[in-house]
Amino acid sequence: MTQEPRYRRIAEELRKAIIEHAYGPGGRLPSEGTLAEQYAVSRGTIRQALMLLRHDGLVTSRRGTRRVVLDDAPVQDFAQMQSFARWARSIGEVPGGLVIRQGWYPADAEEQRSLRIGDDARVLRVLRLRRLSGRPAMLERTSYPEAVGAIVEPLRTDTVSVTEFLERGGVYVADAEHTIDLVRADAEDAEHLECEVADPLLRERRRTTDPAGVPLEWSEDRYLPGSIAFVVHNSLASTPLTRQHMMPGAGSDFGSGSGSGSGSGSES
Amino acid sequence: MTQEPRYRRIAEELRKAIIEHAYGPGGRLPSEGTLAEQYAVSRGTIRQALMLLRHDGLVTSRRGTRRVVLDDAPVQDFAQMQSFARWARSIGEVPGGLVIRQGWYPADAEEQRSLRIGDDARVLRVLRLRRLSGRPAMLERTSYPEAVGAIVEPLRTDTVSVTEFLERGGVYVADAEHTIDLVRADAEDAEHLECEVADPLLRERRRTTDPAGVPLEWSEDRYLPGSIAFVVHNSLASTPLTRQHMMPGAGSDFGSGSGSGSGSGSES
DNA sequence: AAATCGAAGTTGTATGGCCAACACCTAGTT
DNA sequence: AACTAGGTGTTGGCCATACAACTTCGATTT
Repeated sequence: MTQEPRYRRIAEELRKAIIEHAYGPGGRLPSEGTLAEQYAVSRGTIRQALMLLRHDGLVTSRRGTRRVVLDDAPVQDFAQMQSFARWARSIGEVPGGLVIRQGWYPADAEEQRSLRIGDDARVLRVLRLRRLSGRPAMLERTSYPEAVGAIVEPLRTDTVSVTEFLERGGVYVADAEHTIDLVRADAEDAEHLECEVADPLLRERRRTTDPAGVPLEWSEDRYLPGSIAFVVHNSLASTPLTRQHMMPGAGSDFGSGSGSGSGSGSES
Repeated sequence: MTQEPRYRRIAEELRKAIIEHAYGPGGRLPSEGTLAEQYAVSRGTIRQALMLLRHDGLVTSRRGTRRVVLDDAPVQDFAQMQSFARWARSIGEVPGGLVIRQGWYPADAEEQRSLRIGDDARVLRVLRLRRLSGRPAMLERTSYPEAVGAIVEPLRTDTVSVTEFLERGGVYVADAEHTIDLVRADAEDAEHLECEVADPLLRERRRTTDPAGVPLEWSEDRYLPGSIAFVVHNSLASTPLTRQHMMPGAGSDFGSGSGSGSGSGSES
């Protein structure tokens, strides 16, 4: 049983209190000293907890005055961004997942780079359709390196949450990098998402790594627009969001129509 | 002259060293103790500096082993995400900005909510076309509350960087929340971005606030696809990225074609 | 009435210390 | 050769303290 550290448990208690409007919105949190007494910990531990809330944009933090609760507080944790199934459940929808195609292939150039593996390595490519309460929502093309693929491969094709299974298998995700842009549906997208070829889709390319920085997963997800948006909070305290400039044609399938890119599952 | 705290200056030095590949990629940083000696500060100060780099995804951080430098290190700071002009210059493009229309209007419902102002308040709406080295790249519809608008209003219509001007005026941005999704170009978008009506565009809605949590700016930016992407890093240490579910029609202009939404500048 | 000053309260920066948890390597054992 | 145990190095968690920088508000002065 791994014990959660104190500052994280305190942060969760405070987060819950904020969400239940115990202080605000616009209200002020108790001072660090007061909270330290209440929880019987040192001020440093309280500060660690409050730092978490600050990074998520739940409270302000400035010298001289007590912290102010912000409204529109995003109410998700790392796990919910990591797992489609968990996210779906948190918004009251029923997540569905179905593997359309799956198999081992030699890693292509992009997979070698993204997963940081050699040119003789092979990857498990999985094409999955994700549903929200029955309706197609997202098509997911994921590549796993050898070690992770071995865990994922035997899963039933209708396994809803791969992430939760991997956790039980001892695979822990520590970091993720997401690149969000826009592409047009290729024939495969159109077929499974039940839209027209060349319809615009919201694309999220994602690489997740373990605590040591070793890549665990490389995925390209294509969302039907109109029902999903991505929300990012950044601040002086941490700047996780950046713009990226792309040379025309490089890395983007936009405008090419047929989708030459990066995909898994194009093979028979 | 406000002095930057020590841990920030150390973080910048380390960041620069990492970017110049002094350690890696894949290399290991010196231990906290070693760095503390080198910089003649305590271990706690070094830890604060390293925390910044960790949040930005430049290094790993796990118990028992020294920090590992990650590749694909994003190389931007808060200011560059905040300012189109600064970002453009950082990628070697020449930023252009032109105010197409500007004026004071009574705040509509969305502006009142986003800027947290009363229903009798007025806002300065600015419609701006942003260019990258001459080519249209983004159309920006921004609303400023009274106090900020008064500073922005007298600016020349071809002022390239509003953000940099606001800083000199004593307006400091501390937090920003971005919502990214997909919309179709309306007539106005098409005219200025030189695309067709109903062409898909990448939309970023953004609200920025000052250190006290007071909204400074509410903006809806529409990017021509194909040349830009948004990159987000999140981790167990901080989770700034979340998915958002939208009820069909609510908040999204997608599919409606004409663009009923939220915009400034629809008036003559 | 308005401006100035100062005290109290609060968060930010920095120091120093202690132990636990974990990774990594080595020497010894099996 | 493979496994085991232990020692060393390193980061995570937590504590206690001190002062600096800043906000806020009330009292005093102008």
